[in-house]
Amino acid sequence: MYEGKVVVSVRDQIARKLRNDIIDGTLSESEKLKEQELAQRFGVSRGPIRDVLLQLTKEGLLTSKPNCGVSVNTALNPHMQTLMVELRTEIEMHALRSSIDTLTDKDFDELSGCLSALIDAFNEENYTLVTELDMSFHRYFVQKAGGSDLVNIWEPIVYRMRMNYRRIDNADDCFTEHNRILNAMMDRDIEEAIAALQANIR
Amino acid sequence: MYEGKVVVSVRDQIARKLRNDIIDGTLSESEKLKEQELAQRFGVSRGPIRDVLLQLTKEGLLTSKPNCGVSVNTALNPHMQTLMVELRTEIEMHALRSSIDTLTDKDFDELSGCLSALIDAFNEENYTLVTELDMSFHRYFVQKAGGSDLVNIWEPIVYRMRMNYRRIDNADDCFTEHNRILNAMMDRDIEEAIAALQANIR
DNA sequence: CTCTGGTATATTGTTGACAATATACTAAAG
DNA sequence: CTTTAGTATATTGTCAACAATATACCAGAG
Repeated sequence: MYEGKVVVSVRDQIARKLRNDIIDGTLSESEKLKEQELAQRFGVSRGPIRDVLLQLTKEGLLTSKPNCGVSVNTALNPHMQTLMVELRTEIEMHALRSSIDTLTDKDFDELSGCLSALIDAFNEENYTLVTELDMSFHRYFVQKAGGSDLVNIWEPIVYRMRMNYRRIDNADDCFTEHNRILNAMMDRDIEEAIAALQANIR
Repeated sequence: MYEGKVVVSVRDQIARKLRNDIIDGTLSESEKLKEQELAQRFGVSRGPIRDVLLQLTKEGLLTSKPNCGVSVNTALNPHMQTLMVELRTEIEMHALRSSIDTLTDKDFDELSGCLSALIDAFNEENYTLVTELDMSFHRYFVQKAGGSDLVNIWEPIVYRMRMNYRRIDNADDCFTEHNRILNAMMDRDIEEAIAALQANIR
């Protein structure tokens, strides 16, 4: 069973929920978020809510106007989306290259477990979770290669990309693509891994 | 006279000061920052300070351990620094390409004003300000091309790079390099502009 | 009817007190 | 002497009240 982090702070849980609401469209574009409202909804005071909103603003999911509050950011224009794909690909290619020889069996177990959790989420039609696990898979080797330094750069790019295509079209494709990446990693075949990666990121 | 933003919130001023302290080495590597201490120093309560610390953490200048506070992040290893240079170059090249034909005389005035402020800062040996103005110059056309979406991705990369080389070696070089970029922009010569940019980012 | 000015309301920004957690120190047991 | 348990302190996390600011509404002048 894939667990992710073992303990999560209240702040992280709220941040995660809001991220998902934004990415899956529960919160519509340009919608204004009121601190009081969110505080009541999550049963905490405005303090932690403010922290979360600031965080998501830095991630690009929200935009903030001083003294006016925050609202859901609009999707990227096609031009910008293309750039984000390029940047993300460059980061992950780098991460693959610099980590592929250091990955252990334990790493492969983690990644493999992540993918089976992804299938389960598909079968339960829990597409929000699918999106999260998709990111977890990629984040794993980004973290492995560049630590939190690299993850900090990578995450906002991916969150921002995710706002654009909110629907997952095909369950099989998603799993097959990721499995191809994982297999190439286990074979230590960097060329194939990168090819698989480029087929997956779009 | 180059002004930058006309009004800045208390939070932004504190953030700016702390960023500079980190980048110029006033705050040494791995140094722990205590909220109470900073609150007293800046004459505000802990609330705004927490906001700033969270912000700088997202920017990669600080690292945070839950319930343990934040400390100054360590400089990037050479491998990662190379990647950051690549990413930054890719972003700014894109920004140049997509903005070069839309720049107006007003934009050139801004950029030019930014550079003369940079010289002044050099002559006053205010290297912290030099660093800020250097970033302002680049940020201007990044903003122009990709708006805050792109700036949000670009900024953490540059802040993180800046932690590595804290000293400015040569005043003339810095000005000459930027002036070459600006002149190429005014000539709408994209090839030359990119060449100048690549000579500047390193 | 449109525009301006002012007032009422709602929302964010800030503060100091309190709670929960981690760190540093001390003393006792092995 | 080293290790461990317990306690005291320091620091972060949370909260609710207050201040400052922006928004929405309404009335009156032109």
